[in-house]
Amino acid sequence: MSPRKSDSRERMVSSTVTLLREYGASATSIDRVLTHSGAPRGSVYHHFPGGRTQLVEEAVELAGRFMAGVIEATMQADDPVEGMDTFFAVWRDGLVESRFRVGCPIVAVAVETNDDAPHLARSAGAVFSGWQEAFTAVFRRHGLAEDRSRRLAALVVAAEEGAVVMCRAQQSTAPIEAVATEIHDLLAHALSNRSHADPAPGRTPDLH
Amino acid sequence: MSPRKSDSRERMVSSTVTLLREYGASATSIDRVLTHSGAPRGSVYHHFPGGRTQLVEEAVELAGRFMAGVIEATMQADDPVEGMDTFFAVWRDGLVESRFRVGCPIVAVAVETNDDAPHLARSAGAVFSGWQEAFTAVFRRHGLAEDRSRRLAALVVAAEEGAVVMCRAQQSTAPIEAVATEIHDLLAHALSNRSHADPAPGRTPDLH
DNA sequence: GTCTATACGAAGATAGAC
DNA sequence: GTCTATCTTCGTATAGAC
Repeated sequence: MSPRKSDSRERMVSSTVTLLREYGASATSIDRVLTHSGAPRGSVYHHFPGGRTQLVEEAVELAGRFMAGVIEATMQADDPVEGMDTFFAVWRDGLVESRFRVGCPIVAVAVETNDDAPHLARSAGAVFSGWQEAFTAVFRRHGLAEDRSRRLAALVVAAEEGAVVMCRAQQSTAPIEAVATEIHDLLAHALSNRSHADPAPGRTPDLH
Repeated sequence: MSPRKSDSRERMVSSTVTLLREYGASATSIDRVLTHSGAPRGSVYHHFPGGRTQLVEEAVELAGRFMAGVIEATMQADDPVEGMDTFFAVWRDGLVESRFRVGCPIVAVAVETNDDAPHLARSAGAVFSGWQEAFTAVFRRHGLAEDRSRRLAALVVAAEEGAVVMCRAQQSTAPIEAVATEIHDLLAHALSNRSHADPAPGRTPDLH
C-alpha cells in the first residue's frame, strides 16, 4: 500500500513512444529517454533488465493499445464512414500540431529491422494485426462480408501509415487528405452495396 | 579517355540503397557500406566530401529514379489496371525474394528524420512527389479528372508503402495482396465511370 | 584514388557502493 | 531504487603519406 514505487518506469516508456515517433528507433537511445523523461539513470536496468530492447518493446505495446482504443472509440458510432473521417483526422492533427515532426512509432520500429532484436519487428506486426482486426470487426458489424472486411481493414491501415510517412517527408497534409477522401468514398460505396452485391467479391489480381 | 575512374563510387551508392532497404538509415554506416560494396576505405571522403549524408542523399535519388522507371514501364501499357497489378507485384516479389527482409529505402530515410540532416527528409518527399506525378499523369491520360487523378495517385503510393511496412513486420504477403486487390477494383471502377460521372467528385470529408 | 593512423564522441551494458 | 564509475564497441571525420 501507499506509493512505494516511483513513476519513473511508466514515464520512461511514455517518453520512448514520443521519441520513437519523432526520431525513429535507432535514435531513441537510453540517454535520450532518460533526459526526456527525467528518470534517474541508475535504475534503467532495474526497471528494464532486458535493456533498451525491452524498453522499445513496451513502448510498442503501449502505443499499440492506445491507437486500438482510438479505433474503438471513433468507429463505434452509428456511421462508420464518419468514424473513418475522425480516425484520419486524428493522424492529420498529430502531424499538424507537431509541424510534421512526429509519425507512427510502430512504423519506426518495423522499418529499422535489426538483426539483434528480430522479435521487435514481430511485435510491430502484432500491433498492425490488432488494428486490422478492430477495423475488420467494425466492417463486419455493418454487414460487409468477411473477405471484403479484411481487405478494407488492411487498406485502411496501410494507406494511413503510408500517408503519414509521405506527409512528414513533404511537410504537407495533402497526402493524408487525399487518402482520407478516397477511403471515405470507397467505404461509403462498399456499405451502400452491402445487401445485394455480396457474392461479387473483388477478384484477386494476378500479381504476375 | 580510358577508364581512369574506378567504379567504387557507384558501387557504394548502390550498396547504400540495399542497406537502407534492409537495415534502415541509422544502421547504414559508412563501415557497412564499405564492407558491402568492397570499396576502399581511403576514398570515402574523396568521392563524397559531404560524408555520410551525401551518400544517403545520392542513394535516395538513385532509388527514386529507379522506381520512377518501374512505374513508367509498368503503367505505359494499354490497360492501367493491369499495370497497377504489375506494380504491386514488383513490391510483393521483392518482399518474398528477400524473405521479408527488405523494404523501401525512401521510407527508411523519411522515418528517421534527423535534426542534423533535415533536408534528407525533403529529398524523400521529392521522390514521393515524383512517383505521385507519374501515376497522376497515367490516370489523366486515361480520362480521369485532375483532382481524382491526384487523389488516386496519393492513395496508390501511400497504400503500397504502408503495405510493405506491414508485410515486413508480419512476415506475410497478406497486407499487400489485400491492398492490391482493393486498388485494382477501385481503379477499374474509376475508369469505367470516367466518361459520364466526371462532375461527381468525391467530397472532401470533414476531418473534424 | 587509395592507404594507415588517429582523434573524438556516443552508444549499450555491467559492477559495486549506498 | 538509485548512484557513480568504467569497459567495450562502434560511429564520423580528419591528417598526412603514397
